[in-house]
Amino acid sequence: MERHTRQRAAIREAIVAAARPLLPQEVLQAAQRQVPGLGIATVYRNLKGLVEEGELRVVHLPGENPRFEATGHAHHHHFQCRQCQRVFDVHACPGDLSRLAPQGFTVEDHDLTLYGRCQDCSAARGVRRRATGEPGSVAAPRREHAHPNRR
Amino acid sequence: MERHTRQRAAIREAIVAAARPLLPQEVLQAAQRQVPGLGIATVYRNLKGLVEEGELRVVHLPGENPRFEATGHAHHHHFQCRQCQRVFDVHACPGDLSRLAPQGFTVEDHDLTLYGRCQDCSAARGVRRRATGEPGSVAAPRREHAHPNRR
DNA sequence: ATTGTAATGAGAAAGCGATATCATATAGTA
DNA sequence: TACTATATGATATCGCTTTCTCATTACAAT
Repeated sequence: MERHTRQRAAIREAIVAAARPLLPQEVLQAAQRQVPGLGIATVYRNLKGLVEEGELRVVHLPGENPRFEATGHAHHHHFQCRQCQRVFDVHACPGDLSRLAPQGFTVEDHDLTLYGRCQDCSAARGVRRRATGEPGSVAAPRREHAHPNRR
Repeated sequence: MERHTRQRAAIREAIVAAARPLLPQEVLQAAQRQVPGLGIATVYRNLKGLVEEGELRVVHLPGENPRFEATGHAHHHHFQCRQCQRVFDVHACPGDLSRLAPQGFTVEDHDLTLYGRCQDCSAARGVRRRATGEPGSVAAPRREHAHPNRR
């Protein structure tokens, strides 16, 4: 990871522009608007590199594959829309939760995920996909079967 | 799932006795204390069946494979020990979190995971495994590589 | 413009959890 | 106790995400 390539720039910019955590597939589709021939292997390679360099961070949500978001944002949480499956940032936090843990347990951190309808899906009735070319408009494939990756 | 078998009973009882969400592998090891020859396929078959019958519920934690816990407990959250990787119940909840979501978003539910040291690991220094035969004493294998399923 | 080399793209392969297969064992009933 | 269908156990296989392989491309320094 030493050279500046169009692919690498497109991948980084796609995530920064989205301002929300993206799946590798979402990154691919978004970055392909800049570099049509972009391959999935390159996406994975660069995601890995950008995480190691500290530019990106991995976001794990329950039952979901890893997503990637730009670093530099303060402590925050996430919201997943149950209709379009997209994940959004929640720039708020319930605060200190150490009191919730049982006696003798030491709380160091916490993850919070909210579920419901995003703004777009609250407005529209039924299944809907945004007509814009916005990267986030692609709904993540839903895991119908118990199959992993589930993981 | 119509017959009562030793295997099925051992699987169900292992989870009920643990009183915390178990991975299929943890279920296998715990239930094998009752039925030594128990196979992993039988564990998966019965976990699936018990979930469908409503006896068990699937618990997803960020970046983790599905765990299984007995139903019948009220709304609660989970604590994962960063040392032994075990997951415990947290019978508390920060309450209504809908105010945290952005404008226009509808919050229907939430997941909260606390991270830190469990009671056992807070007391002991360094990596430690409990000497008892208690099923939970087996630390879940940590995902060293970025490989999937993960889950 | 030339050149050395890191990065890319396409497809194969890995890794791993979960499921399918099938011969055997056994619960439940007659 | 005998019978029959369901459940089990061992193992092969699947499904999916991620990584590897390698010929080709294209940065970037000269």
